[in-house]
Amino acid sequence: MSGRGQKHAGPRRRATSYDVAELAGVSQSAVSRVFQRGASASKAMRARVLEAAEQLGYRPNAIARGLITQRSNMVAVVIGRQTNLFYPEVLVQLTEQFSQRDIRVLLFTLAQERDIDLVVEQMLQYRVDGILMAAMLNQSQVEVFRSANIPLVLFNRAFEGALTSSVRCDQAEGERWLVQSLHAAGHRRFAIISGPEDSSVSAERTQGALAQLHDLGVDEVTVLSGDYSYASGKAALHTLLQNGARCDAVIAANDAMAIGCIDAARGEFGLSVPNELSVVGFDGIGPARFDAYDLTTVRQPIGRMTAAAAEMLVHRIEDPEMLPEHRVFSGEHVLGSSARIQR
Amino acid sequence: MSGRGQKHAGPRRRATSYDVAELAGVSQSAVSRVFQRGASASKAMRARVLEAAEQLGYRPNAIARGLITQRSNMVAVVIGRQTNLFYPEVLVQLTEQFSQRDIRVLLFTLAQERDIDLVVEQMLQYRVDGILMAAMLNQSQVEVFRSANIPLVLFNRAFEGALTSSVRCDQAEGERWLVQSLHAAGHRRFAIISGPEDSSVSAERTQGALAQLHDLGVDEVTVLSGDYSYASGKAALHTLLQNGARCDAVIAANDAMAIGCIDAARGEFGLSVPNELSVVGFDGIGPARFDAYDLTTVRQPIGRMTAAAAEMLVHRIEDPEMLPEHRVFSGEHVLGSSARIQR
DNA sequence: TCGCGCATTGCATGCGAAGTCAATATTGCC
DNA sequence: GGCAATATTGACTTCGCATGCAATGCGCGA
Repeated sequence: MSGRGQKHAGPRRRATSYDVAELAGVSQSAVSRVFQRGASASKAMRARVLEAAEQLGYRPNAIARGLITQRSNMVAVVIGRQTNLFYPEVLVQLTEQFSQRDIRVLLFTLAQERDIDLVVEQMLQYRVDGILMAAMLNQSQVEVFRSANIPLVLFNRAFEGALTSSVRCDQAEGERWLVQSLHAAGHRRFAIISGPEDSSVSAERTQGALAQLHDLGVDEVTVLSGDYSYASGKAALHTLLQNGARCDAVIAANDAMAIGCIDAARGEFGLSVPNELSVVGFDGIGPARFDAYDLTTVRQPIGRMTAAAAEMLVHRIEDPEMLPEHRVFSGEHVLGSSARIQR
Repeated sequence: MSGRGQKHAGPRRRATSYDVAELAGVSQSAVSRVFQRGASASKAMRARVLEAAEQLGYRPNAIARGLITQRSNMVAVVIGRQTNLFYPEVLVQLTEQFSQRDIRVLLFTLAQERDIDLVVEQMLQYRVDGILMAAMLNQSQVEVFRSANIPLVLFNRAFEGALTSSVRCDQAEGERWLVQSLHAAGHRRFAIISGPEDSSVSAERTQGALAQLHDLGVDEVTVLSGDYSYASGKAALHTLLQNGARCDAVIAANDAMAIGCIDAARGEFGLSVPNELSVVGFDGIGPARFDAYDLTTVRQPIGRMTAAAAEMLVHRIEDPEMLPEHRVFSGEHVLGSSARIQR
């Protein structure tokens, strides 16, 4: 008969602090205090309230709490849609980091680059306490957060203005090491396979590699571009060698493309890696360690990076006065057998 | 002087609907209505309000809205910490699915199996509108959600009671196809490498393979267990062949382990895959298509699965009366060259 | 021109918890 | 035992928005 039919048992309405207060014969304030950290409540009271709460299946309403405290205890984590096995792992680790600090993660992914404005809007509407951004952001968007006083930490991208905090891996340093090692081992004819045009990480890596090559006196370098995917790595190598270019070392902007290069070199051109061609990548993703590739690469220390990012964001949430800070981590040098480099 | 020092410019307090109302010379209700879907407001009013809102940088407070409407417009997505490249992709796609439906995702990961209770507590406190669970759940936890009237959709795990909706890939069917194909191609000595004990997916796959083998008259099968990781696949094959067991087909519970098997077979034992040993996996992850492996596997149709999951959850949120529903998808049969199977 | 119906708009209230302040209970101390 | 100091407790307000209801304005037919 009831209009709002209720098939299963169970209360229609969730218990509130008033319900608990009534059952326990105390005031709502008392219930509230029992469910807070530093509030004062006698043992007797606490016991009565907890029992009543248990009986009613009461849980504090985090939404209501957020309204009054002006703290949602949620942070937004934004990741771009990368054809990259790297970010998923970052995401999981970040979530664990925040979870340990009793903070919830509101996840946003960007299917399209232009979705960023919609996402910004949502983050503002949900009053997240802070934002961890692992995607492109432009100056005006940064400004929106600044004027809304929402702490922002950038992951693997720095901003000229240095107005915001960031955590990143030193892409250039890693590339310099790779180039230096290859050069020392006698490689002279280099090719670089960059990532997507709009990837700042790819730009830093490519720049780093070119700079080091230049320092070593190598200025004739073929640069091809891919999109971070395995397939694009294969395609790039195909293009490279098809043109009859001579090349003894390929520097891919990430591991996935490096792996694609190796497969193309072996499969399409019958080249022996690393004897006839050395291939290096960047990131240190799982498949880089597969025996078939055993990639020489630079592993981003994501454990430390995610921990640092979470810590910085939490600090800035707790102390809005804190000045922006930049933390740069060196990548771990992984010497695999995909490149002819003496140890 | 001010205690709450404010280094940067910008209003301390975010603009509220009252602020906008005042500036626009209308009532707060009017502002509220302008920012809703089906509310009535004249063009003139709408224009004035929107202009005032723009000027103040006003955004509706989703927290406050959630409090009054009893709808947070957030769903929880829970994933277990799998040594598995499969879930991250699922996560990203689910997020996009919900995002398209104007629903936010609150992400929870389980570092430890026992964290589930903490996570359940958080989901309840945040009043999520629904839950998408891609992790283990026991009967009592399901009961908590049911009694709180929170729609729940299980991802790749079904529940005996069938009290809740689920979306899954037909693991057994996929395994049956793999086994059938291998058998038809002449394989007779099978080994199975299962996943973690507590993985229901692994159990279904292993059961499915064993059942089909039994139907084909093959009852002597070696079963080893791994943990879904590449390393454990290698280790399992090592154990298998070290014991001098003869085997011509390995069925791994997922792709990562299958890849490990291939590397171990080739690297440690100098076997040719597939000529001397066939290896098959399950999932259809990216690396399965790397040329070095070209895995024969069953690809879970995650695009369709995530779309179905999001759709089902949204339906159940909008119509709590809806009965639980189960959607089972067949995996896509991927015939690679890691197994000696005629097309 | 009058009156009715519909589209707008404002007023007042409520969502659920936290925190202020004052009242009360408890404790310690001489 | 008496009093000040401290610890508990409750009444009431507040957070920002949505919504029921009443009031207003409008257009149009008779």
